[in-house]
Amino acid sequence: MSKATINDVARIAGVSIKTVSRVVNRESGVRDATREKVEKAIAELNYWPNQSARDLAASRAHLICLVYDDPSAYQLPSSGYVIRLQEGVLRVCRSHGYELLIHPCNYRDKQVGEELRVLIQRARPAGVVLAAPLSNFPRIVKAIAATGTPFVRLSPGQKLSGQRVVATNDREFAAEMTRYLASLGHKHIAFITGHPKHKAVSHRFDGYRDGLEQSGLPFSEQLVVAGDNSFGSGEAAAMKLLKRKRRPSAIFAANDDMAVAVIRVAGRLGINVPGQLSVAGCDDITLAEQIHPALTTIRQPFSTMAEKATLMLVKGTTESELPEGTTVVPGKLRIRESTGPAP
Amino acid sequence: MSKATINDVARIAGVSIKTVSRVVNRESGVRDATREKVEKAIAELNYWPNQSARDLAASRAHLICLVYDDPSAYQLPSSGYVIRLQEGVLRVCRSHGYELLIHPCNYRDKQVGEELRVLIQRARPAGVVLAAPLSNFPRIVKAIAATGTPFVRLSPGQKLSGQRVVATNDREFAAEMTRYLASLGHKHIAFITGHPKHKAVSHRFDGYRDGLEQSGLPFSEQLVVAGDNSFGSGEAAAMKLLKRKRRPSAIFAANDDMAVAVIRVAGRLGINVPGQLSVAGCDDITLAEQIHPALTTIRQPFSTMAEKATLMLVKGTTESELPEGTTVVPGKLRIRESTGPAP
DNA sequence: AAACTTTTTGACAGCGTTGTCAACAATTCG
DNA sequence: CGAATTGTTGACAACGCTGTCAAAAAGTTT
Repeated sequence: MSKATINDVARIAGVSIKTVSRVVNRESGVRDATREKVEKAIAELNYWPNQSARDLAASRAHLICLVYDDPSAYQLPSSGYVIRLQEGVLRVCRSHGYELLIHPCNYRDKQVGEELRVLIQRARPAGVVLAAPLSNFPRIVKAIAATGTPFVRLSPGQKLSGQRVVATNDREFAAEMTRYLASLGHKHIAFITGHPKHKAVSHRFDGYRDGLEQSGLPFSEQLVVAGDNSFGSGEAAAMKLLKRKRRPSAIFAANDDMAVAVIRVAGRLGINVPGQLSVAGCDDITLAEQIHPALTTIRQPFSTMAEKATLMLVKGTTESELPEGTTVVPGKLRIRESTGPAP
Repeated sequence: MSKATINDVARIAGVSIKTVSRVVNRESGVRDATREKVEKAIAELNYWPNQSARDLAASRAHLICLVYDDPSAYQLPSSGYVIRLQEGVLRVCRSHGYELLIHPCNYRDKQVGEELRVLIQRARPAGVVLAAPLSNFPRIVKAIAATGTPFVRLSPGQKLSGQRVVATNDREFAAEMTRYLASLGHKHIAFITGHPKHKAVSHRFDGYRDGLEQSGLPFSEQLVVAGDNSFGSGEAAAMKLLKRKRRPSAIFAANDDMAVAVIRVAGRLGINVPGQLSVAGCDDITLAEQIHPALTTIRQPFSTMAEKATLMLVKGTTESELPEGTTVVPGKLRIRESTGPAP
């Protein structure tokens, strides 16, 4: 285990510790010859700066904090979401010398604001990435904003001015999916809405309407059923839609959990997917590819979004200059087996 | 945002900073009256110690590092595993004032030893939790051991002396599952083995043999097919077993991915599960509960294992006194729909 | 009450780095 | 060539805390 300090390097290289510090931090104003001497000494001693010391001296930690809704708190099968977020943040952390501190929390807990305040005060991260649906709660956003630590919100429903946001184009891709279904010849495309608190998901409903209009299809209240993002609500909605005398030939659900539920219900009712019914979802959860028929959906760029957000928080990137505003990362249509020509 | 330092607290409380430090660190030898004064001042100023400073002064970081195989590197559907590990470590971190630093890595990468050395040198964590299957690779274990940082291995195949290990009772629970299947009247219980490099999984084969013996059933090479933990290998193994003239009435797979594959293949072949074939797995992945019929399996105590391991690394616990040895956390049989009486 | 022991407290020196600012060296200009 | 300018380097004081060790206070014993 290396115990070399900056002093050792300075001694070996025959320069002052400050010069070593400059080289390590890639500051300008060091003569090439000097830089080389120092780099040689660093390599020789296998020196690596002590993070605690630099953080103390610079009064900032080389840490990015990712805050998300704890999936284990509700047995959600959405761990894929968390993993993808972590991936994105990690990519940037790795390349910029930051570490990732993860903090799942439960938004139902009244203490969560306080909890985050304490977290930030303790860890003093360089920035916080706040994932949806947490990014929708004013209580939580305010708590973080109050600490003065830079933060970026992921897919919040409403954009507050003066804050940085990375979002996806929910409305546009929902329209795209709707147009795709229409292009298959479907005339009766039903929609299962998401949880009203989850704003990004509700934008998809607007997109659905856009898509209908763009395809010259009429909108009908009859074809819309409310869901709340859960598998159970998807089942209930599917029952409602599929037991009708004149059932829709396609069902577009605001998220994959509900879409999977629709496929399950269709199976129980003996309705063939995609032969008699096309089903589409949103998110591209892991399960989407594993079920049969594999679900047509929209891959959310979670990992890329997290990456962009982290770049905004990391020192020395062009992204970190952005004072505020929204960056949009587009979702991607994934056509699989659950959709087909209208019967 | 609080900017109070230990000096402020000391001034307000009318004591020295060292006494404040003692109170904050719960050291003994502080009079109750003094402690109260200090606590009052701390509350009043909303003081929280600066982690970088205490880590620097104490030359140890309040950080636990969780190192695991990067599921995204192979599109494994095993993100549930990672999430559960994180949960366990986080529980202990939260309660003991540590933070969790996650480090997924790819064991196929030759550089991984070096990568971990750098990570540890940079972050200087209080300890490292090394998850399976990484915990099986001597190259990786050695790299971590060389840094001198305390670490605990999770479910390694072989136990090295002088190291701390938290494992589950793979052999015992595999025997239990086998006995359970036997108790349902199955006489021909097939087994699909796991990846030979994944030692913990191979112990399950021994357990299978134990279980047969304990149930008075003969062991037959005919009933054993090799798999490698992947869904694909499970499909291949299932085909081999189910196309036989005299096919087994139960198939026990060394992991859930393969068990799910068996169910899928049975479905394609028109074999009813559990009516004509019972299928059991190991691990209790998220998917196990989501498929139909829901998979009978053994829930691995990943979260509890990670918790125990972390406790060994955290200062001030009885667990951290353990110099070496293995702690066993038992798995739990989850009987669902994929197993039933022998036809 | 003196002498000792034990408990509680504080002074002070680091921990390994960065920021500030002044000093020095090299380069350019009149 | 000296002066002015620009580029490079180093001395030193933080940063906020913990460890060491000695001093002070409190408790015990004779």
